[in-house]
Amino acid sequence: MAHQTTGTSELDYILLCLIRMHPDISGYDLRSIINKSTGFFFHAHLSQIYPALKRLSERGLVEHTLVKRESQPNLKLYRITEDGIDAANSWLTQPFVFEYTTENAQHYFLKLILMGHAESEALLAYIDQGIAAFSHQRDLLAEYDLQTEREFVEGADPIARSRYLTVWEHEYDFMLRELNERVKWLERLRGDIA
Amino acid sequence: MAHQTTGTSELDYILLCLIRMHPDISGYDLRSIINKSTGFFFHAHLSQIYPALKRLSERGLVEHTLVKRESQPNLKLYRITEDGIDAANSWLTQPFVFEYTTENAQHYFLKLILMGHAESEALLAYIDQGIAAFSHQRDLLAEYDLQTEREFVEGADPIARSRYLTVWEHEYDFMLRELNERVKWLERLRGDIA
DNA sequence: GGCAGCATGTAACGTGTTACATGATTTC
DNA sequence: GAAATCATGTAACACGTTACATGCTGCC
Repeated sequence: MAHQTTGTSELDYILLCLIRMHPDISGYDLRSIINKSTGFFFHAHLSQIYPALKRLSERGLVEHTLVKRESQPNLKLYRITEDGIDAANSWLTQPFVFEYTTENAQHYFLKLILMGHAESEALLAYIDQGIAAFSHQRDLLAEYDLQTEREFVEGADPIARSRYLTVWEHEYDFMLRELNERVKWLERLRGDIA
Repeated sequence: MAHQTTGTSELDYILLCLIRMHPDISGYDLRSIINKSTGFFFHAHLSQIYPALKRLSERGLVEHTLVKRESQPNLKLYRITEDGIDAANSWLTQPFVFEYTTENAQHYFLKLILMGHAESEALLAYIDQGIAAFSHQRDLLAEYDLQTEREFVEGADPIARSRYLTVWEHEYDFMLRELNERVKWLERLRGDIA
């Protein structure tokens, strides 16, 4: 069954959650809110959004009302359907796969900011998963010693070598501290929600 | 001249910098070091690395020696050429374009950890650009009030609405604090290099 | 005997970006 | 009068991921 297609892109679910938050929204306005508000974590082009809305419509997860306007393109205002709510909930409660990269962490926090409509228990479970994963990651990193990196530049000229290591050691400190801050942040957030 | 190709992908320059750090390295080992050491910021598949090395060879920026082995694929050990050093330096000193997304910030820090071979002044200039950009971003964010977000969920049911806002306010605090930490971090790093 | 790692690659596919196409309204 | 914003979309291209292809070595 070579090359099977999943058809479940992340963008589709992000749009679905945003349409749920704010019914009767156009594709154009969805891009604005994405680029403004989730802007730190995520951004999308209109050329991605329009086909995504088409896919969601074909799957029956959203529907739109057409606002006819003269000498301008018609407005399409989208709202979520019952099936869409089920699909959104099932996406939100699907267990998150942690991978220990900053990119993956961004996805975790992006999903977190879309979780307001989920059940309380689902949200708390999601946060608990995050606390477990990020504190584990922090503990692993705390044991790390940059030995691989030191060896990697062993043959390089001493001035360059020392500059590489200075930057890397600083970066290492920052990542460790940031991970620790994120864990504490998740714990505070959990307290404020429960 | 519709659809012009640049041919200057970031991966090519990352590989170029790594080969410069550690001469006589194979494609396979390049992936290992990328996934281990730059792993937080960046990762690459072998199926991207092999074509990238081919491109670099064709442009004369790297060359390889063939280590013949029986009943196993031959090893290709890459090293940087004089032209490669020029290309790497010119990439490293090209002014960084800031965009105020976490993704863009990752690129900034990735380039920073590859800068050990650059001139001292170039490295300090790069750090200064970062300090200016991130503190500006921090100041902009400090003035932000989540008004757009509050309005966006005005129509949603009150329980969901309050959960969205709680998460978003926490996230906002974290981002502001993190930006501030990064600026202080860059200032400390600058002090330790100069 | 199976699975992970070493070592090279190509082909297909999915996702994201830039360019093209159209055209009115508002702001500088 | 030029540029940005509103509003929809398609086409081409660049980049990233998964699958395919091959085959030896070392470990459990």
